[in-house]
Amino acid sequence: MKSEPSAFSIEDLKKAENQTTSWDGVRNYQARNFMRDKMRVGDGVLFYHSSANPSGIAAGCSIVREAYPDHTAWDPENIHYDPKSLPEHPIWYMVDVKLIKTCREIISLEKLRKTHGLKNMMVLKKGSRLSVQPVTPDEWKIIMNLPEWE
DNA sequence: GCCAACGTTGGC
DNA sequence: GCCAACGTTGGC
Repeated sequence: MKSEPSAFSIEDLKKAENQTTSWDGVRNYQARNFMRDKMRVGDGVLFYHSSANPSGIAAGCSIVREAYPDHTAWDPENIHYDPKSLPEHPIWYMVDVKLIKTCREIISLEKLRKTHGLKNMMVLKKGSRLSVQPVTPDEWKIIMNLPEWE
């Protein structure tokens, strides 16, 4: 799951209550479908800093609540307001994510590109903009064995 | 349903 | 700030 650290960073997650946050603001159907159809309580999540210096994986998290309507879509004051989504017919969903472990050092995009076995990882593909992307069990295993974790 | 125009993402 | 690679919108 990608976030620009200027909007929400690993430091923000560390400070959050129960080190848990609702992943609101997703306004892309494919990303929504991943959250709604694939993410289950206990699933692992890689917290990725995008448009950062460097961009890369900042933490490992876990799903603690499955998809439920994203109420920020109903708030005209909210930057993610979407008048097409109504409380009686929600379009957008969010999940709750809890911090499990942090990286001593960001696992940078460059490092991911150099790591054997990750060649096909979606986030490494050109033009891969989706803010919620699947990670295969093999990719997960390789990443969890990198030395950057605490 | 097609597709041009437009908006967004995100690495660089 | 640039711009490639998308996704969305809306006229037809």
